[in-house]
Amino acid sequence: MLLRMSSLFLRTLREDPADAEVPSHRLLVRAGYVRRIAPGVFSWLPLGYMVYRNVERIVRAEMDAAGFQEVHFPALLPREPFEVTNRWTEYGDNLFRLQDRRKNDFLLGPTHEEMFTLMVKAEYSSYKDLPVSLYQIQTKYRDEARPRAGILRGREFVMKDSYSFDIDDAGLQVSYDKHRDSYISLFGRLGLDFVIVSAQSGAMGGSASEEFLAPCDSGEDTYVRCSTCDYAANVEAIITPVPAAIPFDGAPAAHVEETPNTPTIESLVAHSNEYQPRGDRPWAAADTLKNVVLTVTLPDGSTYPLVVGVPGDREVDMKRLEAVLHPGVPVPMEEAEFVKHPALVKGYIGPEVLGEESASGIRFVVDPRIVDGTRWITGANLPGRHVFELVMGRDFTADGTIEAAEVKPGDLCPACGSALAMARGIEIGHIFQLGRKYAEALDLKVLDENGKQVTVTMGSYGVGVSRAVAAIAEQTFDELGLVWPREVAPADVHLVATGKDDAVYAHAENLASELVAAGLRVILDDRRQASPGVKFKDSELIGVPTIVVVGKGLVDGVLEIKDRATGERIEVAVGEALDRIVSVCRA
RNA sequence: CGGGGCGUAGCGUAGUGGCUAGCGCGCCUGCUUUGGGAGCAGGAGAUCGGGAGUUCGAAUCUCCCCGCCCCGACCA
Repeated sequence: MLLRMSSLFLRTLREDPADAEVPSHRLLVRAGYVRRIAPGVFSWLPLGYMVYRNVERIVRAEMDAAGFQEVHFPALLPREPFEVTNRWTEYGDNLFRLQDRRKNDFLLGPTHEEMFTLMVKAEYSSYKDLPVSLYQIQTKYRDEARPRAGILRGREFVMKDSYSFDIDDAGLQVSYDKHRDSYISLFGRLGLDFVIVSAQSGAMGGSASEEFLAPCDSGEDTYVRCSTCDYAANVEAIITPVPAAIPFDGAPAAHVEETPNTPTIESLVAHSNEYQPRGDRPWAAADTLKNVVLTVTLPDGSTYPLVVGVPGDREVDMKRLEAVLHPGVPVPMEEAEFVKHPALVKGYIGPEVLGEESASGIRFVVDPRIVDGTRWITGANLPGRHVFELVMGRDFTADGTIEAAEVKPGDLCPACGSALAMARGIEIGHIFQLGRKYAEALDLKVLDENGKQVTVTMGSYGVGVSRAVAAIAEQTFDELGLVWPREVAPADVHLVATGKDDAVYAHAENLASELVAAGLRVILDDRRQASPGVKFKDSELIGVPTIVVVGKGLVDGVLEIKDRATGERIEVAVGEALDRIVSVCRA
């Protein structure tokens, strides 16, 4: 492959585009790889499309190597299958919907569980046909409320999605592990730094789910990683270690105190230290019990009230809460709803009136750290008063625990007890055991060895193909521009000819031909009018891993090989150049 | 959907009521130049996001609409 800069469809920008913030977006636009067409919708220009196709090729190769078979569905899908699984409604505004001329409903596929399930159902009916794993690489559409960060989160994007079909749980586990292994190999080959984190909330129980995250400041997902063991989890899936219960035989009795003007945890702590000091140490926010009142809406439209108790030094993390309550959707309880619960005294809600068995009848769940024997300052259910020394297990109980408190750096690892660190990452892959949800909804059954109908169990495995292009850019760029790993780069060698000497250009042409003959992909900067500075800047911005300069050194019989990533440059004799370049590119 | 910022040539921008809307990059022509985004000269390119209004006069003021970016909400 030989691309000549003199004719390549490319215009690089000297300045950053004003509407791009994250590095991948900024540089992919500046280097002429992509252009925005609409919010969250992009076109790929030649260089960008080469990188994109390289990523796609690697993804496909890894899937094929694992024995998964490629199929291809339309992006344009009829409504019916999504009606059966209720997703026509459940997907909400994020679904791109349209109608044909006869007013039949269609959608642009956001993901294809239904279609894969139906495809297998249409062809297979015996346990002997299983297991099987199918995949496709397809454009997906999601009408995101707010597309952002360029290619990283678009409304149109390319995803590789695989689905495994097994007769039983053991088979599903095997299929899951195979996908997991192939993803490890795949992301390694893409040159991505990645971590595998637990993605399923403990409270949800059930099936395994893990995300592949590319650590990066621009990432949207927050995860924790243990400082000593290999535990890692999405913040939504962290399991809080439960401390041991504390004996409360000798604990002082609870007592209600006047606490005027203490609307915030901070003011309550200050007031307590002034008027109700404890002997051993000052009160802290973590000694207070904050009870947050919510309304949860279920998919059928019904609602129920819920109170979540968390230590006062933590907020309720709505994302974690939603993950736990899914498909229920929690929102802070509105004033109008609040007044319907006379037992609740705003600002002074305490656990004694909470719980399904209590005066209010409102379900009350607490953070797992709130174990028997812990002592709290909390609302006394009277205006202007709090109760002190309220002991869990003695003075109050909860209906259960909930993983909803915000996670902080330094929280303890559930696996080994060390401190957790927090970081951000881009979700580049997600694998999980779907189970029988779609197989049941769409009635995918096969006959087992006893001639009995059994519902198939499925796994679902996604890779953001277009997103991976941006994720790689995010992890590898520097102040000069893009820096591609060789296998995804648009070329192996960016050969720059400088000066006005015809001999230089003739030599560069020759060398380019030889490199191509040796199997390398070459970009040749053969522009006669552009100054050396322009050519160097462009080569650095474009980010091909090896830059070769044929220029003023030629009269002395040397040319220059630069490593884009390290900036290291070496001069080599013309006679050795071909071999040296080839070996650098094959290293 | 809430908060904030912004819409002037392909890109980046100046211009807060007054002459023909200015500059840089990019683009075209000519000459010069060629190891770090060259120089000189000439040139093309703008319904100033759209509409309505105020005014002798609107890119500039008012109202409505549209769009974009960022934060949040949302996002198996």
